[in-house]
Amino acid sequence: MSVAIKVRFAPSPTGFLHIGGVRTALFNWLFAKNHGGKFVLRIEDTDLSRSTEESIEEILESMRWLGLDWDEGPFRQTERQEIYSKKVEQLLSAGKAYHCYCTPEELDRKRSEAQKAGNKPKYDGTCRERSDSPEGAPSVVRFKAPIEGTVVVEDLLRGKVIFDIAELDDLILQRTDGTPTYNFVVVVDDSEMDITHVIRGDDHLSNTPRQCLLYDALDYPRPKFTHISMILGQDKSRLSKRHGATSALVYRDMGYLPDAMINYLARLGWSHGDQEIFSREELIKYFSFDSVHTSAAVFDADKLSWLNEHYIKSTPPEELVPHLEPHLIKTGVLEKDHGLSLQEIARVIPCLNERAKTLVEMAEKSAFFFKKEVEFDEKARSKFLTEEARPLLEKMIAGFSTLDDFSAESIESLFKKIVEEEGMKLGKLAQPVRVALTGTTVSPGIYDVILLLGKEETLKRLQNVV
RNA sequence: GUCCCCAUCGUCUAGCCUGGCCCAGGACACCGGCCUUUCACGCCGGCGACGCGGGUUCGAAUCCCGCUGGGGACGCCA
Repeated sequence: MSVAIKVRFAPSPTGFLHIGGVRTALFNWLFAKNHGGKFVLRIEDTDLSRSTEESIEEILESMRWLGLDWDEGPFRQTERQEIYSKKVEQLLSAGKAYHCYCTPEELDRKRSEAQKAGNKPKYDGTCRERSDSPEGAPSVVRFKAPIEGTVVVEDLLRGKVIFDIAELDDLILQRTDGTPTYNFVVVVDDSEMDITHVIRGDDHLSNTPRQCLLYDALDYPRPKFTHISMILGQDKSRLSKRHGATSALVYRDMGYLPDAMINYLARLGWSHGDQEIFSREELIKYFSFDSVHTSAAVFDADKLSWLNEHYIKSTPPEELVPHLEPHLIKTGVLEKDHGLSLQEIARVIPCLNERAKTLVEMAEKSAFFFKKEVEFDEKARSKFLTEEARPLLEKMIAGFSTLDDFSAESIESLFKKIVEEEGMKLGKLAQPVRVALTGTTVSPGIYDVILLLGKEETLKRLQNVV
Protein backbone atom coordinates (compact mmCIF):
# COMPACT_ATOMS: atom_id res chain seq x y z
CA MET A 1 0.00 0.00 0.00
CA SER A 2 1.54 3.25 -1.11
CA VAL A 3 1.53 6.50 0.80
CA ALA A 4 -1.46 8.71 0.16
CA ILE A 5 -0.76 11.18 -2.59
CA LYS A 6 -1.30 14.83 -1.95
CA VAL A 7 -0.83 17.65 -4.41
CA ARG A 8 -1.62 21.32 -4.47
CA PHE A 9 -2.41 24.18 -6.78
CA ALA A 10 -0.96 27.43 -5.48
CA PRO A 11 -1.87 30.49 -7.51
CA SER A 12 -0.95 33.99 -6.49
CA PRO A 13 -3.94 36.32 -6.35
CA THR A 14 -2.52 39.11 -8.42
CA GLY A 15 -5.03 38.95 -11.25
CA PHE A 16 -7.44 36.62 -12.99
CA LEU A 17 -6.84 32.88 -13.26
CA HIS A 18 -4.76 32.35 -16.37
CA ILE A 19 -5.48 29.32 -18.56
CA GLY A 20 -1.90 28.21 -18.10
CA GLY A 21 -2.66 28.12 -14.40
CA VAL A 22 -5.83 26.22 -15.12
CA ARG A 23 -3.87 23.53 -16.88
CA THR A 24 -1.47 23.25 -13.96
CA ALA A 25 -4.44 22.98 -11.63
CA LEU A 26 -6.01 20.40 -13.91
CA PHE A 27 -2.92 18.19 -14.06
CA ASN A 28 -2.67 18.31 -10.28
CA TRP A 29 -6.35 17.54 -9.93
CA LEU A 30 -6.23 14.67 -12.41
CA PHE A 31 -3.16 13.21 -10.80
CA ALA A 32 -4.78 13.35 -7.37
CA LYS A 33 -8.05 11.85 -8.60
CA ASN A 34 -6.27 9.17 -10.55
CA HIS A 35 -4.43 8.08 -7.43
CA GLY A 36 -7.27 8.62 -5.03
CA GLY A 37 -5.18 11.33 -3.41
CA LYS A 38 -5.93 14.80 -2.13
CA PHE A 39 -5.93 18.10 -3.97
CA VAL A 40 -5.16 21.20 -1.94
CA LEU A 41 -5.83 24.78 -2.93
CA ARG A 42 -3.46 27.32 -1.49
CA ILE A 43 -3.44 31.03 -2.14
CA GLU A 44 0.06 32.44 -2.33
CA ASP A 45 -0.63 35.94 -1.13
CA THR A 46 2.60 36.86 0.60
CA ASP A 47 3.03 39.85 -1.67
CA LEU A 48 0.78 42.22 0.20
CA SER A 49 1.08 45.01 -2.33
CA ARG A 50 -0.07 42.95 -5.30
CA SER A 51 -2.57 40.51 -3.84
CA THR A 52 -6.24 41.43 -3.91
CA GLU A 53 -9.46 40.00 -2.52
CA GLU A 54 -11.14 40.35 -5.91
CA SER A 55 -8.46 38.21 -7.42
CA ILE A 56 -8.97 35.50 -4.81
CA GLU A 57 -12.68 35.55 -5.52
CA GLU A 58 -12.07 35.30 -9.24
CA ILE A 59 -9.71 32.36 -8.79
CA LEU A 60 -12.23 30.49 -6.66
CA GLU A 61 -15.01 31.26 -9.08
CA SER A 62 -12.92 30.03 -11.99
CA MET A 63 -12.12 26.80 -10.19
CA ARG A 64 -15.76 26.24 -9.38
CA TRP A 65 -16.86 27.00 -12.91
CA LEU A 66 -14.37 24.47 -14.23
CA GLY A 67 -15.42 21.90 -11.68
CA LEU A 68 -11.93 21.60 -10.22
CA ASP A 69 -12.97 20.92 -6.67
CA TRP A 70 -10.40 20.87 -3.90
CA ASP A 71 -10.22 18.67 -0.83
CA GLU A 72 -8.48 21.13 1.46
CA GLY A 73 -8.23 24.88 1.61
CA PRO A 74 -8.26 27.42 0.30
CA PHE A 75 -5.37 28.15 2.61
CA ARG A 76 -3.98 31.63 2.66
CA GLN A 77 -0.37 32.25 3.44
CA THR A 78 -1.13 35.54 5.10
CA GLU A 79 -2.85 33.49 7.79
CA ARG A 80 0.20 31.33 8.38
CA GLN A 81 2.71 34.00 9.28
CA GLU A 82 3.50 32.42 12.65
CA ILE A 83 4.73 29.23 11.05
CA TYR A 84 7.05 31.10 8.72
CA SER A 85 8.45 33.29 11.46
CA LYS A 86 9.19 30.23 13.52
CA LYS A 87 11.02 28.63 10.62
CA VAL A 88 13.03 31.76 9.95
CA GLU A 89 14.08 31.75 13.61
CA GLN A 90 15.02 28.13 13.33
CA LEU A 91 17.34 28.82 10.40
CA LEU A 92 18.76 31.95 12.04
CA SER A 93 19.67 30.19 15.24
CA ALA A 94 21.12 27.26 13.35
CA GLY A 95 23.39 29.68 11.52
CA LYS A 96 21.72 28.79 8.22
CA ALA A 97 20.37 32.28 7.65
CA TYR A 98 21.54 35.80 8.35
CA HIS A 99 20.39 39.39 8.40
CA CYS A 100 21.26 41.47 5.39
CA TYR A 101 21.29 45.25 5.52
CA CYS A 102 21.92 45.96 1.87
CA THR A 103 19.36 48.35 0.44
CA PRO A 104 17.29 47.57 -2.64
CA GLU A 105 19.01 50.44 -4.42
CA GLU A 106 22.45 49.02 -3.73
CA LEU A 107 21.36 45.61 -4.89
CA ASP A 108 19.82 46.97 -8.06
CA ARG A 109 23.02 48.78 -8.82
CA LYS A 110 25.18 45.72 -8.28
CA ARG A 111 22.83 43.61 -10.32
CA SER A 112 22.92 45.83 -13.34
CA GLU A 113 26.68 46.20 -13.07
CA ALA A 114 27.13 42.46 -12.99
CA GLN A 115 24.78 42.09 -15.92
CA LYS A 116 26.71 44.67 -17.87
CA ALA A 117 29.96 42.89 -17.14
CA GLY A 118 28.37 39.73 -18.51
CA ASN A 119 28.20 37.96 -15.17
CA LYS A 120 25.35 36.21 -13.51
CA PRO A 121 23.57 38.84 -11.44
CA LYS A 122 23.70 37.20 -8.03
CA TYR A 123 24.01 38.52 -4.51
CA ASP A 124 27.63 39.17 -3.66
CA GLY A 125 27.44 38.06 -0.04
CA THR A 126 28.23 41.44 1.53
CA CYS A 127 26.38 40.66 4.77
CA ARG A 128 26.96 36.92 4.82
CA GLU A 129 29.68 36.98 7.42
CA ARG A 130 28.69 40.23 9.06
CA SER A 131 28.51 40.08 12.85
CA ASP A 132 27.37 43.57 13.83
CA SER A 133 23.74 44.64 13.63
CA PRO A 134 23.35 48.32 12.80
CA GLU A 135 20.93 49.97 15.21
CA GLY A 136 17.54 50.57 13.66
CA ALA A 137 18.63 49.68 10.15
CA PRO A 138 16.02 47.67 8.25
CA SER A 139 17.12 44.19 7.29
CA VAL A 140 15.97 41.16 5.38
CA VAL A 141 16.81 37.59 6.27
CA ARG A 142 18.84 35.69 3.74
CA PHE A 143 19.43 32.00 3.41
CA LYS A 144 23.06 31.06 3.99
CA ALA A 145 23.31 28.65 1.11
CA PRO A 146 26.15 26.24 0.54
CA ILE A 147 28.73 27.75 -1.80
CA GLU A 148 29.82 24.76 -3.78
CA GLY A 149 28.72 21.42 -5.01
CA THR A 150 25.76 20.44 -7.09
CA VAL A 151 22.07 20.02 -6.52
CA VAL A 152 20.38 17.17 -8.30
CA VAL A 153 16.71 17.78 -8.84
CA GLU A 154 14.78 14.61 -9.51
CA ASP A 155 12.02 15.53 -11.90
CA LEU A 156 9.34 12.99 -12.72
CA LEU A 157 9.25 14.06 -16.34
CA ARG A 158 12.80 15.13 -17.00
CA GLY A 159 14.84 12.83 -14.86
CA LYS A 160 17.85 14.21 -13.02
CA VAL A 161 18.44 17.89 -13.61
CA ILE A 162 21.80 18.99 -12.28
CA PHE A 163 22.56 22.50 -11.09
CA ASP A 164 25.86 23.93 -9.97
CA ILE A 165 25.46 25.55 -6.56
CA ALA A 166 27.84 28.28 -7.66
CA GLU A 167 25.05 29.46 -9.95
CA LEU A 168 22.80 30.06 -6.98
CA ASP A 169 22.95 32.80 -4.39
CA ASP A 170 21.68 33.61 -0.92
CA LEU A 171 18.03 34.21 -1.51
CA ILE A 172 15.87 36.39 0.68
CA LEU A 173 13.61 34.45 3.01
CA GLN A 174 12.00 37.33 4.82
CA ARG A 175 11.41 40.87 3.69
CA THR A 176 12.11 44.04 5.64
CA ASP A 177 8.47 44.10 6.70
CA GLY A 178 8.73 40.60 8.16
CA THR A 179 6.72 38.81 5.48
CA PRO A 180 8.23 35.70 3.92
CA THR A 181 9.08 35.34 0.24
CA TYR A 182 7.88 32.77 -2.26
CA ASN A 183 10.81 30.36 -2.41
CA PHE A 184 10.72 30.03 1.33
CA VAL A 185 6.99 29.72 1.97
CA VAL A 186 6.55 27.28 -0.81
CA VAL A 187 9.01 24.94 0.87
CA VAL A 188 7.58 25.40 4.33
CA ASP A 189 3.99 25.00 3.19
CA ASP A 190 4.55 22.06 0.90
CA SER A 191 6.33 20.33 3.77
CA GLU A 192 3.93 21.30 6.53
CA MET A 193 0.99 20.33 4.35
CA ASP A 194 2.57 16.97 3.50
CA ILE A 195 2.52 17.58 -0.20
CA THR A 196 3.96 14.49 -1.83
CA HIS A 197 4.17 15.76 -5.42
CA VAL A 198 4.88 19.29 -6.51
CA ILE A 199 3.40 19.66 -9.98
CA ARG A 200 3.89 23.08 -11.45
CA GLY A 201 4.96 25.01 -14.53
CA ASP A 202 8.28 24.74 -16.21
CA ASP A 203 9.08 28.28 -15.20
CA HIS A 204 9.69 27.01 -11.68
CA LEU A 205 12.32 24.47 -12.62
CA SER A 206 15.18 26.88 -12.08
CA ASN A 207 13.83 27.79 -8.65
CA THR A 208 13.84 24.19 -7.64
CA PRO A 209 17.52 23.78 -6.71
CA ARG A 210 17.26 26.69 -4.27
CA GLN A 211 14.19 25.10 -2.79
CA CYS A 212 15.94 21.76 -2.52
CA LEU A 213 18.66 23.42 -0.49
CA LEU A 214 16.00 24.86 1.78
CA TYR A 215 14.36 21.49 2.24
CA ASP A 216 17.74 20.20 3.31
CA ALA A 217 18.43 23.10 5.66
CA LEU A 218 15.04 22.70 7.30
CA ASP A 219 15.42 18.94 7.56
CA TYR A 220 12.41 18.35 5.42
CA PRO A 221 12.30 15.45 3.00
CA ARG A 222 12.03 16.66 -0.59
CA PRO A 223 8.76 15.97 -2.41
CA LYS A 224 8.68 14.58 -5.93
CA PHE A 225 8.92 17.34 -8.50
CA THR A 226 7.14 17.44 -11.82
CA HIS A 227 7.57 20.41 -14.10
CA ILE A 228 5.10 20.55 -16.91
CA SER A 229 5.75 22.59 -20.00
CA MET A 230 4.28 25.99 -20.55
CA ILE A 231 1.60 27.16 -22.91
CA LEU A 232 2.73 29.43 -25.71
CA GLY A 233 0.94 31.85 -28.01
CA GLN A 234 0.78 31.62 -31.82
CA ASP A 235 4.18 33.26 -32.12
CA LYS A 236 5.67 30.77 -29.65
CA SER A 237 6.24 33.33 -26.98
CA ARG A 238 4.76 32.96 -23.55
CA LEU A 239 0.97 33.07 -23.74
CA SER A 240 -0.31 36.50 -22.83
CA LYS A 241 -3.17 38.86 -23.50
CA ARG A 242 -1.50 39.82 -26.76
CA HIS A 243 -2.56 36.42 -28.05
CA GLY A 244 -6.20 36.83 -27.09
CA ALA A 245 -8.16 35.89 -24.01
CA THR A 246 -6.13 34.16 -21.30
CA SER A 247 -8.55 34.45 -18.41
CA ALA A 248 -10.60 31.38 -17.60
CA LEU A 249 -13.67 33.43 -16.77
CA VAL A 250 -13.48 35.35 -20.01
CA TYR A 251 -13.95 32.04 -21.81
CA ARG A 252 -17.01 31.41 -19.73
CA ASP A 253 -18.32 34.82 -20.69
CA MET A 254 -17.60 34.18 -24.35
CA GLY A 255 -19.84 31.14 -24.19
CA TYR A 256 -17.46 28.26 -23.70
CA LEU A 257 -18.40 25.19 -21.71
CA PRO A 258 -16.16 24.09 -18.85
CA ASP A 259 -16.05 20.57 -20.29
CA ALA A 260 -14.62 21.93 -23.52
CA MET A 261 -11.97 23.91 -21.70
CA ILE A 262 -10.99 20.97 -19.53
CA ASN A 263 -10.86 18.56 -22.45
CA TYR A 264 -8.81 21.00 -24.49
CA LEU A 265 -6.31 21.80 -21.78
CA ALA A 266 -5.91 18.17 -20.83
CA ARG A 267 -4.81 17.35 -24.37
CA LEU A 268 -2.16 20.05 -24.30
CA GLY A 269 0.86 17.99 -23.41
CA TRP A 270 -1.00 14.88 -22.47
CA SER A 271 -2.46 12.21 -24.74
CA HIS A 272 -4.04 8.82 -24.67
CA GLY A 273 -3.39 7.30 -28.07
CA ASP A 274 -5.43 9.02 -30.73
CA GLN A 275 -8.39 9.82 -28.53
CA GLU A 276 -9.50 13.45 -28.61
CA ILE A 277 -12.74 13.51 -26.66
CA PHE A 278 -12.61 12.60 -22.99
CA SER A 279 -15.23 12.66 -20.29
CA ARG A 280 -14.01 13.68 -16.86
CA GLU A 281 -14.16 10.07 -15.77
CA GLU A 282 -11.98 9.01 -18.67
CA LEU A 283 -9.56 11.82 -18.00
CA ILE A 284 -9.22 10.70 -14.41
CA LYS A 285 -8.93 7.07 -15.34
CA TYR A 286 -6.31 7.50 -18.05
CA PHE A 287 -4.25 10.38 -16.75
CA SER A 288 -0.62 9.61 -16.10
CA PHE A 289 2.63 11.48 -16.33
CA ASP A 290 3.91 8.59 -18.42
CA SER A 291 1.97 10.09 -21.28
CA VAL A 292 2.67 13.73 -20.60
CA HIS A 293 5.38 15.15 -22.76
CA THR A 294 7.77 17.92 -22.03
CA SER A 295 7.79 20.31 -24.94
CA ALA A 296 5.84 23.54 -24.79
CA ALA A 297 2.48 23.68 -26.54
CA VAL A 298 0.90 26.45 -28.56
CA PHE A 299 -2.58 27.45 -27.52
CA ASP A 300 -4.95 26.84 -30.44
CA ALA A 301 -8.22 28.70 -30.12
CA ASP A 302 -9.62 26.87 -33.15
CA LYS A 303 -9.31 23.50 -31.55
CA LEU A 304 -10.85 24.76 -28.33
CA SER A 305 -13.72 26.06 -30.42
CA TRP A 306 -14.15 22.69 -32.10
CA LEU A 307 -14.36 21.01 -28.71
CA ASN A 308 -16.81 23.62 -27.53
CA GLU A 309 -19.03 22.86 -30.54
CA HIS A 310 -18.74 19.21 -29.72
CA TYR A 311 -19.84 19.68 -26.12
CA ILE A 312 -22.63 22.05 -27.10
CA LYS A 313 -23.94 19.34 -29.41
CA SER A 314 -23.54 16.44 -27.06
CA THR A 315 -24.59 17.90 -23.73
CA PRO A 316 -28.22 16.98 -22.96
CA PRO A 317 -30.41 20.11 -23.40
CA GLU A 318 -31.53 20.22 -19.80
CA GLU A 319 -27.92 20.08 -18.62
CA LEU A 320 -27.01 22.85 -21.00
CA VAL A 321 -29.68 25.26 -19.77
CA PRO A 322 -27.85 26.40 -16.61
CA HIS A 323 -24.88 27.36 -18.80
CA LEU A 324 -27.02 28.98 -21.48
CA GLU A 325 -29.37 30.98 -19.31
CA PRO A 326 -26.90 33.67 -18.20
CA HIS A 327 -26.14 34.35 -21.83
CA LEU A 328 -29.81 34.60 -22.72
CA ILE A 329 -30.12 37.29 -20.12
CA LYS A 330 -26.90 39.05 -20.97
CA THR A 331 -27.72 39.22 -24.66
CA GLY A 332 -31.13 40.63 -23.80
CA VAL A 333 -33.02 37.70 -25.30
CA LEU A 334 -34.63 37.01 -21.94
CA GLU A 335 -35.49 39.28 -19.06
CA LYS A 336 -33.76 38.62 -15.80
CA ASP A 337 -37.04 37.50 -14.22
CA HIS A 338 -38.31 35.60 -17.24
CA GLY A 339 -40.05 33.01 -15.12
CA LEU A 340 -39.41 30.23 -17.63
CA SER A 341 -38.72 26.73 -16.44
CA LEU A 342 -35.63 24.79 -17.31
CA GLN A 343 -37.70 22.58 -19.61
CA GLU A 344 -39.16 25.53 -21.46
CA ILE A 345 -35.75 26.97 -22.14
CA ALA A 346 -34.41 23.58 -23.11
CA ARG A 347 -36.99 23.24 -25.89
CA VAL A 348 -35.08 25.53 -28.21
CA ILE A 349 -31.75 23.77 -27.79
CA PRO A 350 -32.13 20.70 -30.04
CA CYS A 351 -32.56 22.78 -33.19
CA LEU A 352 -29.75 25.16 -32.31
CA ASN A 353 -27.03 23.00 -30.87
CA GLU A 354 -25.61 22.10 -34.25
CA ARG A 355 -25.49 25.69 -35.37
CA ALA A 356 -23.74 27.42 -32.50
CA LYS A 357 -20.04 27.56 -31.79
CA THR A 358 -20.59 29.26 -28.46
CA LEU A 359 -23.40 29.72 -25.99
CA VAL A 360 -23.45 33.41 -26.83
CA GLU A 361 -24.18 32.49 -30.43
CA MET A 362 -26.83 30.07 -29.30
CA ALA A 363 -28.46 32.72 -27.16
CA GLU A 364 -28.53 35.19 -30.02
CA LYS A 365 -29.95 32.64 -32.43
CA SER A 366 -32.72 31.71 -30.06
CA ALA A 367 -34.16 35.23 -30.05
CA PHE A 368 -36.88 34.26 -32.55
CA PHE A 369 -38.20 31.74 -30.05
CA PHE A 370 -38.06 33.79 -26.86
CA LYS A 371 -38.86 37.30 -28.07
CA LYS A 372 -42.53 38.24 -28.27
CA GLU A 373 -42.08 40.49 -31.29
CA VAL A 374 -40.27 39.43 -34.44
CA GLU A 375 -37.35 41.72 -35.16
CA PHE A 376 -36.99 42.02 -38.89
CA ASP A 377 -33.79 42.27 -40.77
CA GLU A 378 -34.65 44.93 -43.37
CA LYS A 379 -32.72 43.35 -46.19
CA ALA A 380 -34.39 40.02 -45.55
CA ARG A 381 -37.79 41.61 -45.40
CA SER A 382 -37.48 43.53 -48.65
CA LYS A 383 -36.01 40.58 -50.47
CA PHE A 384 -38.46 37.89 -49.40
CA LEU A 385 -41.64 39.46 -48.09
CA THR A 386 -42.64 40.69 -51.54
CA GLU A 387 -45.88 40.97 -53.47
CA GLU A 388 -45.17 37.63 -55.14
CA ALA A 389 -44.69 35.98 -51.79
CA ARG A 390 -47.97 37.25 -50.35
CA PRO A 391 -50.25 34.69 -52.07
CA LEU A 392 -47.90 31.92 -51.02
CA LEU A 393 -48.02 33.02 -47.43
CA GLU A 394 -51.79 33.29 -47.60
CA LYS A 395 -51.96 29.76 -48.89
CA MET A 396 -49.73 28.75 -46.03
CA ILE A 397 -52.05 30.41 -43.54
CA ALA A 398 -55.07 28.73 -45.05
CA GLY A 399 -53.30 25.41 -44.98
CA PHE A 400 -52.20 25.72 -41.36
CA SER A 401 -55.62 26.88 -40.22
CA THR A 402 -57.18 23.63 -41.31
CA LEU A 403 -54.36 21.50 -39.99
CA ASP A 404 -55.57 19.56 -36.99
CA ASP A 405 -52.61 17.33 -36.59
CA PHE A 406 -49.70 19.77 -36.12
CA SER A 407 -46.65 17.57 -36.59
CA ALA A 408 -43.40 17.57 -38.50
CA GLU A 409 -44.96 15.25 -41.05
CA SER A 410 -48.10 17.26 -41.60
CA ILE A 411 -46.14 20.50 -41.84
CA GLU A 412 -43.80 19.01 -44.37
CA SER A 413 -46.61 17.66 -46.52
CA LEU A 414 -48.30 21.03 -46.47
CA PHE A 415 -45.11 22.60 -47.82
CA LYS A 416 -44.78 19.85 -50.42
CA LYS A 417 -48.35 20.33 -51.52
CA ILE A 418 -48.02 24.07 -52.05
CA VAL A 419 -44.71 23.68 -53.83
CA GLU A 420 -46.26 21.15 -56.15
CA GLU A 421 -49.29 23.27 -56.89
CA GLU A 422 -47.14 26.26 -57.65
CA GLY A 423 -44.55 24.27 -59.52
CA MET A 424 -41.59 25.77 -57.75
CA LYS A 425 -38.61 24.92 -55.62
CA LEU A 426 -39.02 24.47 -51.90
CA GLY A 427 -36.63 27.31 -51.23
CA LYS A 428 -38.97 29.78 -52.89
CA LEU A 429 -41.55 29.05 -50.26
CA ALA A 430 -39.36 28.31 -47.28
CA GLN A 431 -37.43 31.56 -47.32
CA PRO A 432 -40.43 33.92 -47.14
CA VAL A 433 -41.91 31.79 -44.39
CA ARG A 434 -38.61 31.81 -42.56
CA VAL A 435 -38.37 35.57 -42.72
CA ALA A 436 -41.96 35.95 -41.63
CA LEU A 437 -41.44 33.72 -38.63
CA THR A 438 -37.92 34.61 -37.54
CA GLY A 439 -37.24 37.97 -39.13
CA THR A 440 -34.08 36.69 -40.83
CA THR A 441 -32.91 34.44 -43.64
CA VAL A 442 -30.87 32.28 -41.31
CA SER A 443 -32.54 29.96 -38.86
CA PRO A 444 -32.97 26.34 -37.88
CA GLY A 445 -34.85 24.07 -40.27
CA ILE A 446 -38.14 25.68 -41.14
CA TYR A 447 -40.24 22.72 -39.96
CA ASP A 448 -38.46 22.83 -36.65
CA VAL A 449 -39.12 26.52 -36.31
CA ILE A 450 -42.83 26.06 -36.98
CA LEU A 451 -43.08 23.14 -34.63
CA LEU A 452 -41.30 25.06 -31.93
CA LEU A 453 -43.45 28.15 -32.34
CA GLY A 454 -46.66 26.16 -32.40
CA LYS A 455 -49.72 26.58 -34.54
CA GLU A 456 -51.08 29.68 -32.91
CA GLU A 457 -47.85 31.67 -32.91
CA THR A 458 -46.99 30.56 -36.44
CA LEU A 459 -50.34 31.78 -37.74
CA LYS A 460 -50.01 35.01 -35.83
CA ARG A 461 -46.61 35.76 -37.31
CA LEU A 462 -47.69 34.85 -40.84
CA GLN A 463 -50.79 37.01 -40.59
CA ASN A 464 -48.65 39.80 -39.34
CA VAL A 465 -46.79 40.05 -42.65
CA VAL A 466 -49.51 39.61 -45.26
C1' G B 1 25.49 37.41 -20.62
C1' U B 2 25.16 32.82 -17.38
C1' C B 3 22.40 28.51 -16.10
C1' C B 4 18.27 25.20 -17.10
C1' C B 5 14.47 22.99 -20.27
C1' C B 6 12.65 21.73 -25.11
C1' A B 7 12.71 20.25 -30.67
C1' U B 8 7.49 14.97 -35.59
C1' C B 9 2.49 18.26 -40.58
C1' G B 10 0.54 25.67 -39.78
C1' U B 11 -1.33 23.81 -34.65
C1' C B 12 -2.31 19.67 -30.85
C1' U B 13 -0.22 14.98 -30.94
C1' A B 14 0.90 9.02 -31.84
C1' G B 15 5.42 6.62 -32.64
C1' C B 16 10.99 7.52 -29.41
C1' C B 17 12.33 4.55 -23.28
C1' U B 18 12.44 -1.49 -25.41
C1' G B 19 16.13 0.86 -33.19
C1' G B 20 13.33 -2.56 -38.49
C1' C B 21 5.82 -3.28 -38.33
C1' C B 22 6.82 4.42 -40.19
C1' C B 23 8.73 6.30 -47.96
C1' A B 24 5.57 8.37 -40.27
C1' G B 25 -0.76 7.44 -37.88
C1' G B 26 -4.87 10.56 -35.73
C1' A B 27 -7.15 15.41 -34.64
C1' C B 28 -7.91 20.91 -35.43
C1' A B 29 -7.38 24.40 -39.28
C1' C B 30 -7.20 24.84 -44.63
C1' C B 31 -8.74 23.23 -49.81
C1' G B 32 -12.17 20.24 -53.00
C1' G B 33 -16.65 17.28 -53.40
C1' C B 34 -21.36 15.16 -51.58
C1' C B 35 -25.90 16.15 -48.74
C1' U B 36 -29.47 20.46 -48.62
C1' U B 37 -35.54 24.73 -47.37
C1' U B 38 -31.45 29.23 -45.31
C1' C B 39 -27.29 28.80 -42.03
C1' A B 40 -25.00 25.05 -40.02
C1' C B 41 -24.16 19.70 -38.87
C1' G B 42 -22.60 15.40 -41.20
C1' C B 43 -19.99 12.30 -44.83
C1' C B 44 -15.96 11.49 -48.52
C1' G B 45 -11.31 13.05 -50.49
C1' G B 46 -6.84 16.26 -50.65
C1' C B 47 -2.65 19.31 -48.94
C1' G B 48 0.90 18.80 -45.16
C1' A B 49 6.18 17.06 -40.67
C1' C B 50 10.74 13.57 -38.34
C1' G B 51 15.27 21.51 -37.66
C1' C B 52 20.62 20.88 -39.48
C1' G B 53 25.35 18.24 -39.33
C1' G B 54 28.13 14.33 -37.65
C1' G B 55 28.46 9.57 -35.52
C1' U B 56 26.77 4.22 -33.68
C1' U B 57 24.33 0.25 -36.56
C1' C B 58 23.06 -4.40 -41.66
C1' G B 59 19.21 -0.68 -40.46
C1' A B 60 17.58 5.65 -36.88
C1' A B 61 11.97 9.83 -36.28
C1' U B 62 13.73 6.39 -32.55
C1' C B 63 20.53 5.82 -29.41
C1' C B 64 25.13 9.45 -28.84
C1' C B 65 27.65 14.28 -29.85
C1' G B 66 27.67 19.16 -31.87
C1' C B 67 25.07 23.20 -34.03
C1' U B 68 20.87 26.00 -34.77
C1' G B 69 16.25 27.50 -33.16
C1' G B 70 12.50 28.30 -29.34
C1' G B 71 11.22 28.81 -24.22
C1' G B 72 12.32 29.67 -19.04
C1' A B 73 15.16 31.47 -14.77
C1' C B 74 18.61 34.89 -12.81
C1' G B 75 13.50 40.39 -7.83
C1' C B 76 12.59 42.64 -0.53
C1' C B 77 7.12 38.83 -7.77
C1' A B 78 5.04 34.24 -7.57
